[in-house]
Amino acid sequence: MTTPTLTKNQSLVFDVLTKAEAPLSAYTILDKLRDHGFRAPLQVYRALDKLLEYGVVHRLESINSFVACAHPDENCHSHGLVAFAICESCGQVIEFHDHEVDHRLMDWLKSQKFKAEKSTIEIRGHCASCAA
Amino acid sequence: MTTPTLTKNQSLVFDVLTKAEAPLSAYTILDKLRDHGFRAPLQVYRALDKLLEYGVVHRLESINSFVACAHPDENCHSHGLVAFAICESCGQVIEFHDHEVDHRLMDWLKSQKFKAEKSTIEIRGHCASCAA
DNA sequence: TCAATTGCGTTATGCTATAACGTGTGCGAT
DNA sequence: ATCGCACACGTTATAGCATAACGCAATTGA
Repeated sequence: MTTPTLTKNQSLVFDVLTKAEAPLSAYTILDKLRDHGFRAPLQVYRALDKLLEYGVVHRLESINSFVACAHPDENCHSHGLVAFAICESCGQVIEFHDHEVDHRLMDWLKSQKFKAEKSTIEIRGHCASCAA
Repeated sequence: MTTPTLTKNQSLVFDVLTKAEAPLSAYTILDKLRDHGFRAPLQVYRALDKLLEYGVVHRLESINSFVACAHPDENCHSHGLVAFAICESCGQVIEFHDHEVDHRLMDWLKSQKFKAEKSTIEIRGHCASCAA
């Protein structure tokens, strides 16, 4: 359950995301890595697929972007649901885990006999600094 | 706060969504409406924008698709958060409102001084019928 | 050694969404 | 009445996001 050693491309992509202050789109990542030899979107997407699989990166569906996990040490996949608050001004993301919400949603899904596999909880709005 | 009369294009798009058994992408809607004179994506997107604004249609961010609201009578915007369970086999969507989850998330956002504006809660997996 | 797996690079393509322009129509204010 | 405004609409073009399909190279393990 530990994260495998990252390949060169995976490391490059992960570094870019780690240093970024906000989520990045795949194409933005591509641009930032052109100097390192990246030429095509697929190089980014393939690295992202693995990083997502390892749980060290999250995909933000509502803004088609990617962000490094806030707790790289622990394995995010073991946390159950993850929620994100995304600031539409500065782009910053706050990651959040809550067992209450988790249980409540899971109970409901169970009552519907729905077998959950992936979840997306994203709140867009304005963070403390940006909410003028 | 009542829904205005729909224009021709808005009605056409809304009808297609209402009759569909699963969420549709904007381009799928476009194809279904070519016989009614639709020729360009914008005709669909513009209608969708309004329908979303009126709260009679939801956008599913995780699958880039749109679905008619499950409670066309009430105004969905007044329900607070909405959650969706999306079956990856048959495409069917179950819409869900829960005040518990709502409050819990809102409390957390408040504690972060985050001003929420739009929310997305989507669970992908397999529905009762499809979970073999 | 051979086969299977995995990562990689490249080209091409498809899907999703919006920009920018112009037209027509209804409607209230002067 | 007509002017101005707001709004829906139609069209063309383009931007932005994601994957298909091909082939090569390195690694591993039977």
